[in-house]
Amino acid sequence: MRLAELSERSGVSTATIKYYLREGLLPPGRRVNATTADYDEEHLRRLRLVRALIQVGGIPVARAREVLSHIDDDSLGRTIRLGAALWALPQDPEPDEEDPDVVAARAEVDRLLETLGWETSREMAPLSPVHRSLVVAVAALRRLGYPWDAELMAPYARLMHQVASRQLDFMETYDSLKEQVEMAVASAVLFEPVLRALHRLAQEEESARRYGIE
Amino acid sequence: MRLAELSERSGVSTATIKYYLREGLLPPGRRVNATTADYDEEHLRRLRLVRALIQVGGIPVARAREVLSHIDDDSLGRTIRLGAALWALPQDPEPDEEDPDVVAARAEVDRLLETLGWETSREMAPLSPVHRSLVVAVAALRRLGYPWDAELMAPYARLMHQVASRQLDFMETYDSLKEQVEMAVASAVLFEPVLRALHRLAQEEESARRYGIE
DNA sequence: AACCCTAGGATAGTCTCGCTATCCCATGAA
DNA sequence: TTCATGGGATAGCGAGACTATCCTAGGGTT
Repeated sequence: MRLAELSERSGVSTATIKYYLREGLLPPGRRVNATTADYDEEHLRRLRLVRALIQVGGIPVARAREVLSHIDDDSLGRTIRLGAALWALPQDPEPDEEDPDVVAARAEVDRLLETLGWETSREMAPLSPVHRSLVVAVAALRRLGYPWDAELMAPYARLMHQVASRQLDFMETYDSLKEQVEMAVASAVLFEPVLRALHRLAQEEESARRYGIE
Repeated sequence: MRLAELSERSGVSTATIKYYLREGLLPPGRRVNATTADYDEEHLRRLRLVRALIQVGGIPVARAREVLSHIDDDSLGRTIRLGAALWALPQDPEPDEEDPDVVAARAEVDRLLETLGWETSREMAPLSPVHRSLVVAVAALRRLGYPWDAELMAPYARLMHQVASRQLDFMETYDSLKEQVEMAVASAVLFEPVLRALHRLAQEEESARRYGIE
């Protein structure tokens, strides 16, 4: 199909598609001649993923490019490829290691991983952006005076581990590694809004049950 | 304290504090004379909350103002006040109700609420921005070909209900309604990054366990 | 009492991001 | 031969979150 049709079927304007092509989020079409390129179903699928990452997930274009490049990299093993894609997602600035809240948060996160017995995460801790995000978020809560420590976090971590486990079960129903990695990224980026919304709905629901509408 | 000291103690530049004052995120200080204003600990606390909402939670300034106004509104009951604050958080655009994925997603979300017996949420559904967010996110997943339906979501919803329940237990340890509402908002906005990070960590951990590092 | 230095207010500028609009040229169908 | 159109290049736009500059009126210091 041509650019116009790709635009038509995806609901994304040709100008925007050209922009994504320029930014390397979408591989170029097969050149038919000097003025025409041909796109296939794979392009359409990729375009929908890009839109989902950017619009629903709120991932900046530059991050999205990085994440997608890991999905496409056939040379890596499963865990690494998955990890690489997930590692490319966060965008928190470096925490200030002088800040006592950051120091305390880091200590609690380390204790948490120990409590849970998450050995891989402990080994990866100094490098992992996800780990850093956790430290930053916990530090922010502590700065506001909420005493988040390893004991408080552990039950939540176990619940999220159940969630992750379910998702990996689901991931395994896909055949190709590429589809699996793509599914994992979609989970991380798109499933998180679902979780967040469920969380807020649950909060409203439970609040109404406990205290009524008043 | 004066503006300079508030800036010093919060780590936020005076220019930015002035900006927040202008935008109504921070109540003005007590005017000492024509050129000096006095700020107290409450201002410092509020400033930290504002920074957390904006920097960690990624809430736009305009949303933050709205959310804070609900925290401050003493005239409302607990559930309403809490709900109002949470309702002010999302920022998704209106979904396109013509889109078959949106229609299907809405149907599945409705079935989910029925399955769970979340009566309050069902009643609020047509109005609730949280409900809308859920529909948008589920629609995005379905558009990519992931078959999210009520049966798949229910276990996640129950897990998130457990999370919400724990948080409300914790919220009840605070005395004043204002503190409770502030805690609920902090939970929604700041605890979500924690949950997200835990989720991703768990995904990495479980993936490494199942497939090794390769 | 004179001086100057700074707090605080107002305003306009900056920087990033994610598009979007314009221009242009080469083709290829009529 | 004509001419509409696809595709590339480039510049512009609008929102959002600051940030830098200017200005004025105090108030502490001498």
